[in-house]
Amino acid sequence: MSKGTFYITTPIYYPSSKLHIGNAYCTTAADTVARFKRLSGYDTYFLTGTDEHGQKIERIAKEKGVTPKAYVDDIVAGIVDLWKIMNIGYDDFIRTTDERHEKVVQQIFQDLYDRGEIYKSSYEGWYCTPCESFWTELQLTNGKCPDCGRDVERTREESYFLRLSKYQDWLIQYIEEHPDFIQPASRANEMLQNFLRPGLEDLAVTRNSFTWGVQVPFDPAHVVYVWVDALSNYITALGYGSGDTALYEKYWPADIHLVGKEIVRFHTIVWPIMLKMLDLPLPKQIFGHGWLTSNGQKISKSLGNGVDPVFLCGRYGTDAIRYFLMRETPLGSDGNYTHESLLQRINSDLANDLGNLLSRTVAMIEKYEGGELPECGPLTDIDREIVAIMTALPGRVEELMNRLQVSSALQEVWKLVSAANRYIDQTAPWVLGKSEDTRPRLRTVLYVLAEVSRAVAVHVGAVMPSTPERIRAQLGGGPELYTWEACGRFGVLPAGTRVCKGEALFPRIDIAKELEMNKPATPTAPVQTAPAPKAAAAPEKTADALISIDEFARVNLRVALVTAAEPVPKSDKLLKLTLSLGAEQRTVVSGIAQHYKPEEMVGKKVVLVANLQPAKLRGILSEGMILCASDEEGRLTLVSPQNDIAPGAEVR
RNA sequence: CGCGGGGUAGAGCAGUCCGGUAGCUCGUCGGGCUCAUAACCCGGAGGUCGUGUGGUUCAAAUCCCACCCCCGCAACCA
Repeated sequence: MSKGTFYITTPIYYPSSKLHIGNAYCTTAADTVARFKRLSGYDTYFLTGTDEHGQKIERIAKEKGVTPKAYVDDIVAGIVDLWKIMNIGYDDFIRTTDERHEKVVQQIFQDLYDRGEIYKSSYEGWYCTPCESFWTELQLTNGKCPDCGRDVERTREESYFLRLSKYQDWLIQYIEEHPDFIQPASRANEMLQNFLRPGLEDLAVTRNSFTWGVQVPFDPAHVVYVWVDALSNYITALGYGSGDTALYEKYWPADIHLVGKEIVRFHTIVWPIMLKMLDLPLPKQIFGHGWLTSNGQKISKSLGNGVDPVFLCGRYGTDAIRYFLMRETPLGSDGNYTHESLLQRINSDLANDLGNLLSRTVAMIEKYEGGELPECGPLTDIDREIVAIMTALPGRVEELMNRLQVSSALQEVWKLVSAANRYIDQTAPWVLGKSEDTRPRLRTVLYVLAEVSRAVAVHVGAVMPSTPERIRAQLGGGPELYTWEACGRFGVLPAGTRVCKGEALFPRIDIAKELEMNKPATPTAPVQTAPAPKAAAAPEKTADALISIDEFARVNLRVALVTAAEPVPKSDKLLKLTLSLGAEQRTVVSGIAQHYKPEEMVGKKVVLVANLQPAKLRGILSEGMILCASDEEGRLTLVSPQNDIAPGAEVR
């Protein structure tokens, strides 16, 4: 007897490199909600996948000398493995390179074109021939290509456009009339203020500067813009536009698209308008979750501060990691990840409160009742109090979970855990066990504790999928006693049930030791995508692996004299430095403007990474990097030679 | 005046919409207990709620005004 259907999605991830804990966070949240809905009686469908097209993938694959498909196949295999490790129970995994997807994207595109919602036009702009890139006036820096700094040519590029502007007023009204459509509500304001009210521009939805994408059916020189391609996954995965639309009929519109706050914009503007154009129903809710940050910075691939979820799950257990992710921060806001807070959380909530509760409950039933669950006698006030908390719990938790307040829901469950620990103290079973007169009372207390433990087991299952089963292994009773329906009822476990003390559910961690041990080995996810010598580029990071002397030798470090320094216009972090290496001159852009004034830089000798791949920063080509040390507060200090030495000298 | 988020106990946060005893977790200090994973339970200390001894009010963390500071994004980590 199903309460109805429930369809939830994660974003589809861009497989440009390995995923990190931030991606795992989002997927874990979606999985938790999906598991909860399934548990509480909904016919649930949970979709995740990968977004595999685009210029960036094409380029990386080319650099590696493999086809784009071969490249993404490899990464995707890793993602699928990660989800297995994290116990993500998705119903389908869609890849935008699946034939089922590509075919339907073409249909959708054709359909939009036939309806007159896509039109061909061109826009004028600037083309950089070496980069094969097209730039708008605004994107140019000092009139040059922002990528390489070279001259650009005025050109017209033809493209197909989606008539977003036509639906702007409709969308504003829709959002205003449906306050739940965008959650948290502050995100709705953001969209209205930043994008909708100022006015939407039609969106260029094709590209012809690269080929790794879905071909436009009626104009093969173009590929479909990656967002139009990606967003469609939510319906193509259900078989929309295919021979079999059963899933689509059943589950669309989605109940929740769970997305990171950085892509709320595409999901709340482009996607609804696309659907409106196609006369399809809109998803009921877009929920923009916050980011997991590490020392205040977003955890991301490019920062190299990613924390490897595979390592964490292996070391502390998948359920513990999932618990931390869901408990530490409300879904809508940013959460700070530190190794210490993770261990703290595991110890206090899982080991001390929950694990220990089960341990003492089971131990006492073994000690006083020979491991057989006793009969429950008449309840006293104190019993009724805790039983009342237990029976009220499912309702409270369901209400919070329906609003995606996973963290609050867990807090609610932990109120019962705490109440149980307090209950043990107040009833003092070890005293009751001393005299025959108080034996019946002891039995009732033990029975109440077993029932409470059973209820807790069921309630943590959505967040920690393997924990209910582990509790049941100790507490006893058949799985049918651990259902959602049974967990709010008292008196379900039959007297005589065998309990069996086992391993500690969540062993306590020696935090000081653990932090010490993992200091040098903290697995900042090994990012092997960047060709640049990363290890030397990040002196503030403790090396995660030893490198050979040969690898070090690849980094060419030189002493350089700062001959000129000026602030970069319209920038508050960057200085443009002119360096002398003796014979050679270099321009380097450095993000030190908040720590050094231009005039104090001139005449300083610094250490330059001389063979770093050049890159442009605010339009200026930076040919290397100077070394700085930074402390925890982010204060920088230049690394300089102690004694006078000629510019150009090699550093080793 | 570009947009947004934030400033509440040593740390991390809730409370602000709808004014009425300032709360939670961790830490810390003291006590209790011995069923339990040195876990559990009780109590204490610790806060001018960013500033203006600004406005409204019997009453302001909460509403209004002005200002200061921090963090994101835009457009800046090489």
